[in-house]
Amino acid sequence: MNIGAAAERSNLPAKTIRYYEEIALVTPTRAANGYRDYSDKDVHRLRFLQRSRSLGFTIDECRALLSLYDNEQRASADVKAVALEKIGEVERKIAELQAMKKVLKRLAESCHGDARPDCPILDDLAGADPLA
Amino acid sequence: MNIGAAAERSNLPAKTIRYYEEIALVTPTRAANGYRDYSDKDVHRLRFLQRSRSLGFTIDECRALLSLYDNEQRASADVKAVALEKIGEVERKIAELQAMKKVLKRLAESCHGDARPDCPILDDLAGADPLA
DNA sequence: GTGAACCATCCAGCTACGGGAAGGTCAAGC
DNA sequence: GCTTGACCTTCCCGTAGCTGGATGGTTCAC
Repeated sequence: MNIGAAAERSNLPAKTIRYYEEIALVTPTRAANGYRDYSDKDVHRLRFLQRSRSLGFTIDECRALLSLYDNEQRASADVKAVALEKIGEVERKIAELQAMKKVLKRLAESCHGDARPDCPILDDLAGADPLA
Repeated sequence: MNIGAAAERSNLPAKTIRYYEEIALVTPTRAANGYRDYSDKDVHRLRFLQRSRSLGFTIDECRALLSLYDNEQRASADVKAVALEKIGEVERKIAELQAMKKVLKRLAESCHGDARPDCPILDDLAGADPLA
């Protein structure tokens, strides 16, 4: 099948699929006219990538996961370790964002938000001493 | 003061400070020897940038905030609007990460994680139909 | 046969810097 | 006066993961 159909079935833009080929993640055959020809297996890999990426795995991690997927001798513990590591990363990122949100909310609440120029938000941004 | 001292006082790497000059955020004068010479006001702007960036504002948003900071006719409502919009973004990002985390946890918990190859995590990644 | 919809390659750009090379400057110590 | 080391300068490349656009070939329906 052509790239357009593969895009539709994997829910990935054609541009992205070509990029994945460039970095050797999915390598379809070529038809006589030069068009990429995707097998069902290729589409499977594309879906795998779409799903993994949407769960926050980097391209390199997706590569590792695909390699585990291809390896019938894999230990499920190896896959689980990758997932657990990612959970940790996601949790750290959430914590970081929550800290930011907390400060932003405090600042926003302290600002009367009218036509006057005085603003505690700007005061904070300008005045915070990073070494304090 | 030289860039090293400015870096220390703003808690920003010298590389970043040069970059900020390149994109016209902070433009120090030059000493006779060609070295950048930062005034206290420059350092103030650098700190402002450091703080804003750490709260999640993009460079363009920082530029807008600095412009409000410079404008004595500003309305604090404009600053507050920027902050509220950012809070919304941060909240959306947190929600997205929490959704990812939820799925990852479910997958990790479903995987026995031993030496055997069968793995519900890979099954999910491979089998999820993005159009379903 | 012709126009739209598809496909191809290649090049450039995005964010927000960081690394590293090649070389100029300055202050301390001998 | 000379060296040494810590600074400073510019310049160019690389990162992640694509996306947009230019230019041109292919296919299919009408």
